[in-house]
Amino acid sequence: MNEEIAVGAFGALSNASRLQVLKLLVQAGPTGLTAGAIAQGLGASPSRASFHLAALAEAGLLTAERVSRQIIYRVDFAVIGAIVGYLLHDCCQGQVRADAPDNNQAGATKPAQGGPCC
Amino acid sequence: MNEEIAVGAFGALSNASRLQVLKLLVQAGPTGLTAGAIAQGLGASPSRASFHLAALAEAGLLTAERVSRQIIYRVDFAVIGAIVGYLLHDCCQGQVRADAPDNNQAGATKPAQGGPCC
DNA sequence: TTGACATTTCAATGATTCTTGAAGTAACAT
DNA sequence: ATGTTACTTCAAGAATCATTGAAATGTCAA
Repeated sequence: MNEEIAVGAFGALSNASRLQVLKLLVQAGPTGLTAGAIAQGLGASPSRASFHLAALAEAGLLTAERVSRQIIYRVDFAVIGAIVGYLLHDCCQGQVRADAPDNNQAGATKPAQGGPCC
Repeated sequence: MNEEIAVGAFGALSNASRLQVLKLLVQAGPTGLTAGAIAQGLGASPSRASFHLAALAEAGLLTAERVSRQIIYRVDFAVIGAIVGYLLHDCCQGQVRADAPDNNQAGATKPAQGGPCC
């Protein structure tokens, strides 16, 4: 993970439709979802969905697998973990701890030289 | 933290200059940095630095404090923690673990129903 | 081979974003 | 008041991104 890749990934995530695609694919789990199913779940035209899927795949966040006529997309959790790791450690030098679930209204700052982050 | 705020934050992070501003401010720690020092560290014109600082502050990633003639910017670690928490838990349902430091080339995926994330 | 289906690519348009330099605002010192 | 310093805002042009619908590609079934 380097800066260029991180910038691309953040760009891919900076769009509500694409964030929704990500959520749909996370919910779908390892089975993944076809492009058509994603377009439907998104309420978008096939070409618009394809555009957003291409942006996410280009950023490395998604994998695509052709199965017969359909193309199945899946989240690449490893890449997301790497991006979060980059933000936490390369950018913020470990001075940030990710909010716990259901505590997302205020972040828990770490006192600079605290214990392990994760 | 909601989707709209997260989209804005990712947009703010999707630019190499702004990522560099973030790194400079993390290095500076709680003391923060003046707009002029940031422009210098960035090798950018004052107006360009101001533009990027405004984008980061608009996204909530930075705080600004006027001290006499200068404006001191600081990272808001809490907001960054909230964004990471949103990505990890709201988007990815806890199925992702942030990469550890120095392990940023391949993400550590969690087997879906594994232990606590952080 | 013809037709149907699933998806992507292309072209055109409109909307944002980036960048630059000039002008404007705020705070202070003399 | 005047000048200086520190920043921001504005305006204009270039570049990038988003959206739409039409055309193209790849796959399968009859």
